[in-house]
Amino acid sequence: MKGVDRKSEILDEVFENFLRGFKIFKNREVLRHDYIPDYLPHREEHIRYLGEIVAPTLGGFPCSNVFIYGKTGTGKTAVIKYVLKKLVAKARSLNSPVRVCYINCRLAGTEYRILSSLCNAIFVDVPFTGLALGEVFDRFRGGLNSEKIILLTVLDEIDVLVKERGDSLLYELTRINEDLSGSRVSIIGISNDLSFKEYLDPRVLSTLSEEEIVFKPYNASELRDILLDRASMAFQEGVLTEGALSLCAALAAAEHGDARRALDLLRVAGELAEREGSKQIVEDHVRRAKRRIEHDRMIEALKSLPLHSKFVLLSVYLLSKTGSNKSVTGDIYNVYCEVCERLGMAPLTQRRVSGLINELDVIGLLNSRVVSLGRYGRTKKITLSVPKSLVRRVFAEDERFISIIDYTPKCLMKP
DNA sequence: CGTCCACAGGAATGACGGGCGG
DNA sequence: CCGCCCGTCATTCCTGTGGACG
Repeated sequence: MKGVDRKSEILDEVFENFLRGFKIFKNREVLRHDYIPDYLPHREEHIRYLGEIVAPTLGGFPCSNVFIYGKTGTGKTAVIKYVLKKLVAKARSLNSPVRVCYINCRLAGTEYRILSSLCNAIFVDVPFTGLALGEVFDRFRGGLNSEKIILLTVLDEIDVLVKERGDSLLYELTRINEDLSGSRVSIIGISNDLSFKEYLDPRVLSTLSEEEIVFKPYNASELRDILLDRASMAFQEGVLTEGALSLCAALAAAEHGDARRALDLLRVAGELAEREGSKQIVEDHVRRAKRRIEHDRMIEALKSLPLHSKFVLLSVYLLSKTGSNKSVTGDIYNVYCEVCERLGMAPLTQRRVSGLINELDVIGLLNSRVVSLGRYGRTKKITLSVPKSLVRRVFAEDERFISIIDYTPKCLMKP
């Protein structure tokens, strides 16, 4: 009973602290990545250029097709959505026949869903599933021919679509204008991957990339401006310290100039500060936010691993725990086989486990490098690149592994 | 200086499951 | 709804190799 009392006291304290405590946030929403601000620092050029490209649609003319490239967090999606928002508002007031359709190809997933989104944009109903692709396409074309429409199609993460499904849909879309009387379709493609052009049919490529825009990563001072702008909306006056702001910008600039990362850092730092009742966000909050984000990412990566990859990682953990410094492929495979046996699973072959080790290396959960021990062969030295305690915690949470988490591998018993 | 260990890692092939066209 | 095809994961078989040992 005493324990219960103490627990409720703890919670009382937490709640009281929160209610009485100082509020860091004014509006947390503006730090989410799906928020589109009214002002995009250091993207004025791109906005202007895109605006000039799409402007003819307001007069009922088609516009050039555009390709936009840039790494994640360089503002591509934000700029496009911003321009579309303004365009739609303007078109409505002018009563011009512009329709826009923004589609994220990775989220849509299949050609069918992309096409059905296009149909919805011109108010053509199609069932969720069941129709042949060609049928949907015909209805789409029919809808376009029934009245005059200038359809501006934005295909975000278009590289994913092409890599997974090929460029046939793009091919059809680029040629659809030939079969239309009054209506026109223009396409804006957005890609994270510059090399993705190689996957495209040259005819599609030349039609699509009438205009090209490259979004460069933000540098630290540009990130600083972005953060400053958002922070003024997100936080109460005077909450964010100069040092914390600069550190956020510097950390994100070091990591490919990703504005999304920078905003995440700022948001988590703010949450940490608020939670502990601090009146300001200081550099230490940012550092802890960085650790926190990385920590969460690692746990997520660990949890989502396929079963046998978990076994392999667990084997490396068990070996490292014994203190013996001999984490080479052969030993790991032996321990792995023991683990499998104790859990009643059939082990994979050494060849496959070797492949899994490489995959874990690529993800960054393991470190591996080939070494030659001369007479004693050529192998791979493998170490954990995440803290042991973290591995232990994640595995201890999974009931399948509790019986094995403190196991001492047999093959190490011998001297 | 050649040998030979203990694997690395490529290629071919098989098992399985899921989506697609008819 | 069914067969077909394709991608993924895994196995089998294989050739390649840096350097301590004798």
